[in-house]
Amino acid sequence: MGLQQTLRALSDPIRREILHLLKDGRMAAGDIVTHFDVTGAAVSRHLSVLKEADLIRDTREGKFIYYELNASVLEEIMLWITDLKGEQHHDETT
Amino acid sequence: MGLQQTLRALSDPIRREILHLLKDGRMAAGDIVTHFDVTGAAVSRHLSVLKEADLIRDTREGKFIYYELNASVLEEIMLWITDLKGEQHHDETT
DNA sequence: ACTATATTTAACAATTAAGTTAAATGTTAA
DNA sequence: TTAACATTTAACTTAATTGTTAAATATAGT
Repeated sequence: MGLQQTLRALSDPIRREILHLLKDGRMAAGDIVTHFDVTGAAVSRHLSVLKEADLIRDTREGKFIYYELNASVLEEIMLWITDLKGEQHHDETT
Repeated sequence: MGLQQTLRALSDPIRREILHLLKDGRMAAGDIVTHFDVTGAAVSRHLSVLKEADLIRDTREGKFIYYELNASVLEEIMLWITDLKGEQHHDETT
């Protein structure tokens, strides 16, 4: 896990869109699939990438598997970015 | 350009490390190369990906080409993330 | 046990990405 | 103009990613 996996996961537009869909609540895999032009198998693999990056969590309920967002992982990216933007005052004549 | 290119560019560890190197000032391509275990050609391609994503800018000065960070593009990612984290209060009993 | 539904996993093809070496380009200085 | 240096671009190889279809797994209902 870590930043690497998170950024890789976010670098695909379908996966970002999936996260967007989960923004205001959980959703069953089948429902997610209907929002895209690719097969269920393709979406399923996207979901597994997101899950490995810990960006989503899944819960089985009967026939359905519900996915929900875990946005906390994104904090790491925020930190990385703010760190990068932090020391931009070059020529800091101490 | 846009979020897609930015995230793709960030999804490689060498490219992130390059940005990190440029954090406190510009650096010539050759200097950047010495920090990595890959060939100059490979680094050069990484630099061009970062440049296409507008994450860095280059200036030629004589024999050297200096690269500098352009962190402003990262704002878009910050916005995307905060948007995603924004509406997480599901069950908003209107 | 059989069937239908929901979802994932496997096997494969096509595309993209990342590395290498070698050639090309641009600049400086003799 | 030739040589040396800094860097990129081209050609190619290998590995990773993304998509497809078909098979597998899990659950529920009959």
